[in-house]
Amino acid sequence: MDDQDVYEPLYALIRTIPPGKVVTYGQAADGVDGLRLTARMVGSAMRIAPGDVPWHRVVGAGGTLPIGKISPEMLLRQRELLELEGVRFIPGRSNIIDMVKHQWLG
DNA sequence: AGATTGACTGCAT
DNA sequence: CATGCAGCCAATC
Repeated sequence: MDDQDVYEPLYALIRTIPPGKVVTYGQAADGVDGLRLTARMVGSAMRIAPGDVPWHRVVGAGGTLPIGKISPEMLLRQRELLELEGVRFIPGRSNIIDMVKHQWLG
């Protein structure tokens, strides 16, 4: 057995998110089975997430990006990656995603 | 081993 | 819309 991170089930869930879709931290935490994760745990897990995890598809509640909580370079990268996948942002709210269209129902 | 922190969320003020 | 507080639990000091 590998000494997998306790977040392995979480990473597995994130990897199942299709392109153009996003989930909120709380949704991801609640969607993981076998762990008692909270939204904060998800965020912390993303920071240490392996390179094969599309962490950019995880956003804050309501489609907000975690501005000010992470390095600005990562924020720009996340927004860029999402745009490349066809995610639409709300005009005038350049950091808010149109969750009505892009929130992954799991 | 105890205290602090943290990619969060929701409600109250 | 800004600010504050409680809840959550692993990681870090």
